Amino acid sequence: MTISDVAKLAGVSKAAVSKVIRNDYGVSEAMRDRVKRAIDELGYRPQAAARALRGRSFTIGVLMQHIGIPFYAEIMSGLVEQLEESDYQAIMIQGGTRAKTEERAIDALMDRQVDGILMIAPLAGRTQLERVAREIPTLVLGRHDRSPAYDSIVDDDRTGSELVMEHLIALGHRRIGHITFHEDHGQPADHKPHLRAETYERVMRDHGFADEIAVVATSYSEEGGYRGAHELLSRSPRPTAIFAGSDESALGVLTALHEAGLSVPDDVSVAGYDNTRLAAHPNIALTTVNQDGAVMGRTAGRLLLERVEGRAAAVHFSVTPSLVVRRSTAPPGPGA
Amino acid sequence: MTISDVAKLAGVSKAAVSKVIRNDYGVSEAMRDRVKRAIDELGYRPQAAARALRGRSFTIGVLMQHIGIPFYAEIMSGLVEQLEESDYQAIMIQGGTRAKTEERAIDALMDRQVDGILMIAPLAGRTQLERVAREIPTLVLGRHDRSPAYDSIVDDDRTGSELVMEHLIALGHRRIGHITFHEDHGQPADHKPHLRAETYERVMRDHGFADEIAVVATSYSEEGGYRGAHELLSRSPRPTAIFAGSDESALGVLTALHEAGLSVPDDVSVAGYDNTRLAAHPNIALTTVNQDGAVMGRTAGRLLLERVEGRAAAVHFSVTPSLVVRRSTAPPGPGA
DNA sequence: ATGAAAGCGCTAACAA
DNA sequence: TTGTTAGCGCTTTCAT
Repeated sequence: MTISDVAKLAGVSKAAVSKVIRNDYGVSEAMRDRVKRAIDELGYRPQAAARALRGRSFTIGVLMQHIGIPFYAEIMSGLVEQLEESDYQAIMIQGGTRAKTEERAIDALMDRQVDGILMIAPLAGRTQLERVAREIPTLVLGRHDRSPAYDSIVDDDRTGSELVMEHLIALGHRRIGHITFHEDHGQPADHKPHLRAETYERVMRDHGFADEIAVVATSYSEEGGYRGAHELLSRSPRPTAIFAGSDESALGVLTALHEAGLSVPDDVSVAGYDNTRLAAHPNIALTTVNQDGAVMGRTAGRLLLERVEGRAAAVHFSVTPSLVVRRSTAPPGPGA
Repeated sequence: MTISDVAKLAGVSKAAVSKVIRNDYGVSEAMRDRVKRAIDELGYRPQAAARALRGRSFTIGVLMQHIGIPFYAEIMSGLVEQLEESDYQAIMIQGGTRAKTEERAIDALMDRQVDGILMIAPLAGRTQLERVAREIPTLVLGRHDRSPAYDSIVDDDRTGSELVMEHLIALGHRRIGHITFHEDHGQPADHKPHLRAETYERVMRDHGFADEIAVVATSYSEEGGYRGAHELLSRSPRPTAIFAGSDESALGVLTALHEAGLSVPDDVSVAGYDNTRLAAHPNIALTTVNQDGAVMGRTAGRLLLERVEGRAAAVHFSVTPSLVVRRSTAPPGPGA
């Protein structure tokens, strides 16, 4: 089943069929109709490989360390939604957690002649990324180091953290603790999620609460939040609110509070970051920051298609997060 | 950068280079060396599209409804591990939750000439799957309906459920409740996770506890477990153990027990199914059934490569699960 | 507006 | 063992 079969059935040339498929100009209405009918009748679908050999593969490659991360699923749903209206298809590939395996995955995408690459939080250094970007339209998501060679999308952690802090302060909190992570925790240096901790401190200072600043550096995992909360609660007086740097760690905070016999939000308010699925669960009801992965994914799709269409200048996009207030935050209780 | 460049640099023919790349026979040591040196010097990599046009694309396509499901990530890591030693690469594509979008995703894989397809819990009916399998080596994972047209891998829910039940009974439990899901909960009819409920009932009968059978049908979600537990606890006398059909629902059970002021495992033992990441968390420590997605993934890779190499007869694989005992199960307490 | 023909990068059949 | 050559299915000039 090839383009020749369609041409034969429609009684036209292969070139004509090709034009119809690609919505190229220079085909009469009658021609278009006949060809389309033939295509439908045969159930013909062009082979991507043959098309790729002459130009486009109509494929967008997405690189991620692993599937299984809920936030990535959101990004993908946005991307797929955006690409749905085009002729492009997204394929995903796992890069793993080592530079070596990631490189292999990137090569695999290039071998397959993808028309664009979306790299979600890649490990590769800027030089490497630029090498890829020279060959293929590239968009890097979640890295705060820009390059004129590729587009980028970042979440605006500064704004997100401000939203949390202003919310807590407006509720009347002053003694607000924060849980961040150690430098050497497997995150590339330029991921800079430290922006959250930085912003926490700045907002505290701006409001004249410099003396109340209490930061614990563990990790963004549930267990890190658990340990961090333990340390914060051991201080006297204990904080009336805890801003955990991620939802995962906020879950650990909730566990620690529960074990300590403290209730949320009456004794301590808790806020997270990321708006993961569990945060929305009625039994958790965590106030958090929504990064809107779907918007990021849609934007990524749009920017990549623009690149494929010829845009050369780099675009850097910052997605503004929003605050999702749930039951885990409230004014400080009388006991605090 | 093509095969011609390599041939020119090495001073040999394209065919010779091609043979070296494919480890074909009929090349002298000297020839192989010269060609390999040229390949390295140029950093040449063959284009998958061109290869696909003449035969193989060296690509295995994986279809899944969504990424973001931890169990799928495990399957993928097994698959990737298996394919690592071969020249094949796995690419993933999302089929979504509607038959329409899934079909489009399958078509996309076929358009891209993948050499094999792994379908994880597809929505498509058997007829459709067989249509695909006629064109491309196909393996269906997680569906209990077999076909001579494609290979399949299923988890052995019967054995897994028996492991849970025998464990609870060995601990001394008699009043064991079970939470399953409603038929019409979005699962294809032939997914048959009802095997878990069926096995629960059978084991209860086999041990002479037919009178104690207590099944609630809600859903396999956290919220379903929560509601299910509420209903089971309202019975008198209440069960001393609850076997939830999934870890997700077991989490809901834990919440319900906690709210009811009952402790786990002193008042009630709880067991789940799937061994998700949260089940392993020290704060949860849920006894559950490990399906070993990695083994499934590795097996899938092996079977697909066999098919690609020419095997025609269908193979059906059942992966035996294992019990993971954690702190959520213990002998019934004195109060029970 | 339509079609003929060249060629994308590779593999495979055949010759040498 | 090595090289020549004819395509794979499509797109893209370039004639007509």
